[in-house]
Amino acid sequence: MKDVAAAAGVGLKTVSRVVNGEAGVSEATAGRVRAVIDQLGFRRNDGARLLRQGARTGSVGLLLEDVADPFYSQLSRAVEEVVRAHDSLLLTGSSAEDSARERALALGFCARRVDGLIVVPTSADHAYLAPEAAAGTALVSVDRPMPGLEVDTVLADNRAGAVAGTAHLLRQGHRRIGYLGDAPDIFTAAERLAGYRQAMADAGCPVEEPWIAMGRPDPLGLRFALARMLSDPHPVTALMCGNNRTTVAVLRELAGRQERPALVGFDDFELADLLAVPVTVVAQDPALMGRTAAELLFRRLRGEPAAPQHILVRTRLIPRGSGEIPP
Amino acid sequence: MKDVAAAAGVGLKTVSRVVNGEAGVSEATAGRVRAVIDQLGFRRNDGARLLRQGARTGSVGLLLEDVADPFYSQLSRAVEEVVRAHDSLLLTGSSAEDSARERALALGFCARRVDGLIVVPTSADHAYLAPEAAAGTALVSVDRPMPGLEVDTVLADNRAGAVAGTAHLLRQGHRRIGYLGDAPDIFTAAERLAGYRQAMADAGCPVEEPWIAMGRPDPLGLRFALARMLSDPHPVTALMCGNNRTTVAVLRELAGRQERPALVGFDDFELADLLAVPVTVVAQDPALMGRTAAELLFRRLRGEPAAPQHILVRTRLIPRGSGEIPP
DNA sequence: GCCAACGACGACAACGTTGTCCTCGTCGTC
DNA sequence: GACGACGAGGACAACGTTGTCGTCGTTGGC
Repeated sequence: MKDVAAAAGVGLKTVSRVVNGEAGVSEATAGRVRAVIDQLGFRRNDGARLLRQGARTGSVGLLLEDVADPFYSQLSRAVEEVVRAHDSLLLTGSSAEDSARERALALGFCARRVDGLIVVPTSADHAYLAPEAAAGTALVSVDRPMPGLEVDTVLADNRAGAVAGTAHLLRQGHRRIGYLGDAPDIFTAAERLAGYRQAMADAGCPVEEPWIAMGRPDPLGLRFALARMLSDPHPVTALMCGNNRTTVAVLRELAGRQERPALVGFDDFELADLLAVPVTVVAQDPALMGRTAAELLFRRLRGEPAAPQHILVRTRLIPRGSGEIPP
Repeated sequence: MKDVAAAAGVGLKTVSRVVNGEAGVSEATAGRVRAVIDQLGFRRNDGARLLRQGARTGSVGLLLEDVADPFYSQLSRAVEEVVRAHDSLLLTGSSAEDSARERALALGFCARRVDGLIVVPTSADHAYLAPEAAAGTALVSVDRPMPGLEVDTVLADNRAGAVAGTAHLLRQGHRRIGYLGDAPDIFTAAERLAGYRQAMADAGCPVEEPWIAMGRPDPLGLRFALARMLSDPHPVTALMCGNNRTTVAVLRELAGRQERPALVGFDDFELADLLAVPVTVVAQDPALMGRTAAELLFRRLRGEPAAPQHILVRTRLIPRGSGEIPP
């Protein structure tokens, strides 16, 4: 900027005025300054600008498990749209379900003075974010609650969804229903498992522990779990899958086996309706969740709601075939 | 920081030293300062730090068409991993194929003084980035070249891939092959169409213009295009699809029709192998492309390669069934 | 012809850090 | 006991902006 001012033969403040389109500069001077700016390729340094103004930085951080997971990538896109509508920029980070990594990313974002943070929190304690919240950083938790901190939260009705999915299988006459879920320390995994148990209990259907397999959805683990559930002298006749990753991995394993149990998956996924046996799912609306979370964040930045909001997004059972196979 | 210094009864520089773990502070003083920092919830302002140091900001911008597209979300994730390995943060933006929007995002990122920019460029001229490049911002173009600027570029061998896919259908005996691609101003769409034409020409197979439909993959447009190609008195017997969005949309349309043409898709996609008729594809490796682009960017930041690099990532034909249907 | 009002512009401080350089006190050595 | 060396810590400027306020010249009104 100094160079521009010198080259145009004006003061620093005049360049600033031109750059920001402020009044008080004659058209002649402004034109001269603009010419020099173009020629020198000058760009305002927003870092310095924000430092001086002490205002919002116009940036928001998004922390989730994995951008490559379709559920999160849709959520991510919805967040981005809202952020863009508010003329803000988006910083993204994948925690890979590692709380240390999440923490490092979150603090890194905050050191950059993001206006707010939208987080899909790991199960670890998040009290370390209390100072940021106190400093005015808007925090929104999405998909899961944030342990150790009271913040705006957007959740799906995981339990009701799992109940609906399991009940659907029970209605087809299944009594021996397996449950394959994500690692049990993940909030949604625990909630959905609880929903499954509740539906089974409501139906007076005892659950045998070998029917339940919880853990990160890796092919080998799922192969063993399925072998155990399906090769048993009393095999399960239906499966409930805890999330889209698990459902897809299970479908892939089942393709290599003879058994064709009924199946309901939590989370909708692309092409679920075009498979040989279309997959019945309990659908979430990741875009709605992302949009809601982002809007909550900007409302919070406007200082609107006093107390932290808790929003529940409904799930929806979509029968497609795989859940309608009788035992 | 002033508050911390005052509360701890030390000078500003001492707080700075403690925060940055510099030597020259007694353990007693350091402990006192740390206690005050914890109590006040002080966090260093990286904006000011970077301003003072004039160094790199440790942040990278990623601009692509749509984070929710599985191709880009995988690419995105790979970029993120490399960025994280270099202790940098990632700003993400979706251009939605709108060059004005891309430009606004790019300039916004640059105003934040990102160290570099990884871009999936729209077809518009990108000369506006020349000043940024001159100012030392590393630029990498991925998936498509950047019109109007010579930068490091990572491309798939689109043409060879399309040739391979089309030739595969020709080998099955197809002569009347339709091509459904993205908007023709998109580099990859044009290249792949050229590959299709080339393979057809090489086989001495004349192409009739009604067999070709180029445009954003919207269901209605594709429905008409397919109706035209398949209901013709001389219908096409096979289809080549230009990208994953188109392939999926076409599969969905075909599910509502009687005809079962052979089909090869450009881009692999999840569950392609589990469909009723598994889909033969020309697979790209989006993660490799993202990783390569990001590594190129950091090499450039280290000042390594003199001239802009151009890297070609190979595609791979994966026969699965849908392409092996004879006419 | 004088003065007020106004428009155009610049000087300067401040935002929150850190690099440089300086001061001050203590300790060891001869 | 004097002196040098060294460790701890502080004062100050600077990074690139912008808000505040002041200056200067011109114009219009009476």
